[in-house]
Amino acid sequence: MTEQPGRRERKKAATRKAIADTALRMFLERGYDAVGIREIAAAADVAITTLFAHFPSKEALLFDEDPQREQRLIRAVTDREPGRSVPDALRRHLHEAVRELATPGSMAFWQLVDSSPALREYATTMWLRHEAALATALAADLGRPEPSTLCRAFARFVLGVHPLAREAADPAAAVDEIFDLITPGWDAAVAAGPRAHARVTAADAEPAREA
Amino acid sequence: MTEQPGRRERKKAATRKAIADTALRMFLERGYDAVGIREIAAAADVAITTLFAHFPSKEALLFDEDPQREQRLIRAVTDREPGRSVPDALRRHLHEAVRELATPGSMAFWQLVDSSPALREYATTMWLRHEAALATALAADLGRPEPSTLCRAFARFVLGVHPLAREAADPAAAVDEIFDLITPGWDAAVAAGPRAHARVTAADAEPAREA
DNA sequence: ACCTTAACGCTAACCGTTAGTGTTTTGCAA
DNA sequence: TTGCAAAACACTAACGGTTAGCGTTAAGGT
Repeated sequence: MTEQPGRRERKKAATRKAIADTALRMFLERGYDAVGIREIAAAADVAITTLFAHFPSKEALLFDEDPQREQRLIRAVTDREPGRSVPDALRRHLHEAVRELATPGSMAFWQLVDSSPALREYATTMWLRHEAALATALAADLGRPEPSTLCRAFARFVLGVHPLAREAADPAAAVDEIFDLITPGWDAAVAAGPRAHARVTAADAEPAREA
Repeated sequence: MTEQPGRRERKKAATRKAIADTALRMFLERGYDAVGIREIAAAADVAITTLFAHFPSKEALLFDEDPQREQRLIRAVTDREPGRSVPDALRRHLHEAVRELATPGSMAFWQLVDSSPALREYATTMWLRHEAALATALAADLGRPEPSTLCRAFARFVLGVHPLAREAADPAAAVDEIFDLITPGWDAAVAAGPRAHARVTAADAEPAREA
């Protein structure tokens, strides 16, 4: 019970870690685009196919910790302390995530990411993979079996907070700023209940509404 | 003055159009992934290098009309009729854009896009290229020289509306739903003025705020 | 009629990625 | 212990998108 993964899995994990560490070191030394897959495989002393058996793509060599990220994100919603609203729980979660950006290792990492436009875009899009999961959690919290457009949109916007905050001068303030942007609309929609937004809908039928 | 671009540019445009048309036809006939660049070049009777001289990537063969898209987007903000708010102007613009989805040619096109996950992601990310331009326009509308985090976030969210609405059962209703989500926060932030959001900022310092 | 420029083409290669195929190692059970 | 199935690993070869290098042709301006 005290975690005995067996020699096989230990070796597998060791190989995986060796590949990831080698790749990260080479990327930091020479830049992401300047290091090829073949070089990494050679430096880690594995075959290219082995490398791709552990990591589905070159980018995955850098962005590795995904599996638990989604879990923590969803739990930020489901396991929030009673009395706290969903947006506030997510705001807290994002504050924690953004706080890690100040870590020295993290700073070198993100500096590397920012050095390549392709990596930057990957880092931005990466988060959207959890959209479906977060949207489902949001819908479940509202007692609906399937995520509505509202849930999907809110989920996508929340997942866009981290990349946006990272580019800001003051990431923590940016998190608050963005949550202040999307929270009122969410609260209003939730308070109005499902399909109650139709009243406000006729915006494109009549000319101007407000200044 | 009646547009005489010269034979050279006419030929260039013809070549470009021939490539794009050939590519679209082949994609529609056989699917995006089943058609290779070399085949397209051969069918259009040009060299591969010529193809890449006109289009920077394979995806660009499909998503071609970008240059004027950004212009129309920005003008939706700058040239809006007086008395209309920025979110409402953008809401209108998105309604127009989404209305085109019902066009028969458009439906075949988007069905093709949805057939390949890589294309779907490209179509989603594509819009974000206009984020900087839209954010700058938003900032200018507020009388600020540089886009704040608020403008950047709002721009990114607006650019996410189209892909989100496209996936919804009722795209027009989805546009309204999403704009109802982000509009209240924007109005509040604009009403409060720059850097006035700090009052609401201490969310992660104290335990719970509201239900 | 020249001369510059740009479009176009060819070859050859690079890079990420995958299929196919085989070999070794490990875990498990008879 | 032996035997067996699965999984990790490796090797070769290739595919598809993309680019560099270098040459050729046609167009525009003077």
